Amino acid sequence: MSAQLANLAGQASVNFMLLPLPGEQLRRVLDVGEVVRVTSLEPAFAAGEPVAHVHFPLTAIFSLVARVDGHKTVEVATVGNEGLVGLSVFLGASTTLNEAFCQVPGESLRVPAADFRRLLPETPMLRRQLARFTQATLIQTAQAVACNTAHTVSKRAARRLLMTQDRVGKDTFPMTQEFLGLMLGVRRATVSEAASELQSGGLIRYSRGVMTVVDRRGLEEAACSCYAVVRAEFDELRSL
Amino acid sequence: MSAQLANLAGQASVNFMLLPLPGEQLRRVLDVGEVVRVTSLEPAFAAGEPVAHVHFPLTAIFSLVARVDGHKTVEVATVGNEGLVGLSVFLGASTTLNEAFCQVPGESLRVPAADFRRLLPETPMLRRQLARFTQATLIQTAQAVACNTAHTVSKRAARRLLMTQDRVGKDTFPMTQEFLGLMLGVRRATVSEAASELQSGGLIRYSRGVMTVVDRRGLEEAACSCYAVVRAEFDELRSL
DNA sequence: ACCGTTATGTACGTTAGCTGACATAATGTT
DNA sequence: AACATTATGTCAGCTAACGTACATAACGGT
Repeated sequence: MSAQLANLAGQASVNFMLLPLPGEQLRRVLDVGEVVRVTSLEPAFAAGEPVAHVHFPLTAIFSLVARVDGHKTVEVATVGNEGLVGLSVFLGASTTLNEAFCQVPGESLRVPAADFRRLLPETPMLRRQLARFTQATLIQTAQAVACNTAHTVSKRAARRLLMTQDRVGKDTFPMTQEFLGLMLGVRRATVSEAASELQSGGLIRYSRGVMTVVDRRGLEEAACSCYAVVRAEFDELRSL
Repeated sequence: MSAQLANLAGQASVNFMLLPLPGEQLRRVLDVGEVVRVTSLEPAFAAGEPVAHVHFPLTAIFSLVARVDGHKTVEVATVGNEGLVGLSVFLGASTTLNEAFCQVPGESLRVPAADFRRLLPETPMLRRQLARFTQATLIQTAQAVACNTAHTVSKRAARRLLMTQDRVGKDTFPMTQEFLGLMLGVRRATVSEAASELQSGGLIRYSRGVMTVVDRRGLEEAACSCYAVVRAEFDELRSL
């Protein structure tokens, strides 16, 4: 396993969609995939365009955003090594209305969409995993509908930071207020107020695009309940 | 086709997930399904509980809502005869975090979850259709995230009315301000202001739970662009 | 004809987040 | 050392929607 998914630096890394695959099925995926390094804000695909590749993130983290009225963006899902970027290909569509881009740079197993489509009929276990991931994504997105409608920016910001921390696995990671604003669908100035509130409460520390979670427990309390709901669903997914 | 799906009143009605099935596969679905009449606000299933049945709506319309903080609700998807209520069963989960209940009473083909699971491996065309519907639902929900974050209640109300009208196929249908408030995640009083604005503009007419779309074109202009985006996706789904 | 129930209208004070604008501070570049 | 660039802080005025509360109106049953 670790050998097959060794990343560019030679470190073992894992994607949970591929983890339970029998060796034969895993080999088929790896045969057509390529481990690539994705850089910050690099798009995986653009809205409306045919999807050229799907991504199984290894250390990279992607954001799926919806854009309204041409400019305003809101994140609809975050995808790390627990899932796949490009579900629409799995679901039989050739295009997608969401944009996906890299939130935290890192490595990702990139598979051409055509190869991926060809490979699906031969990999039942992968289909099963992806179906469960689709369900988790639906729940994540559904919760975001309610969360964005009901909760304050401060609570949502706390939740969003926890989501990223879960996926990077470290307490320090790249995050600017500008980016957080794009994710939450609010102005950067509003993020500034929410963030400095969290900072003065001793929950986080940040400077020029580097975010550190200081008091994880406290941040969980500052976040809305949506965090725990979605987290539970993804914990279950990872444990399958 | 019309014979197999004749509803309780003997009228032909159709569910687009079943429409393209070859006779053999359709028969298997109908063998285990039962056409039932669902009444207003009747739940298809509750959050967190095992899903006992899935529904292929015929003339009924269902709402999927997310609940936060125990009371506040927001709609995450509307499902009429273009889809299935109970996607989580299709996706391999036994429970769901969303609640689903009947928005517009009517008839629905109800299939026990266990039978549905058993039937899936034998009905590839149904799986294909449901995968496409899953994609459309993801897009609908993703758009709702952005819409609820970015748009005014008035525009969202207009959009929501159009969505229901599309599914009932008539310009008059049941809709109270209370219900609309639950869907939009806002107070009833806020809906009252938005609705009377739309009414005085000559776009709709309503009284005691009966809504009539008077100026369809005008209502489309009053709605946010999210309507057209989601509508296009579902038009494509129906035409497959 | 009456009355309880349900649907809708409205109003006042409050607040979160917006628009728009500008200020400060840290970093990299030359 | 000077400067451009990028990240962050802040402020004054505005608006949509909120919480709360109460009023009106239409319908259904007895």
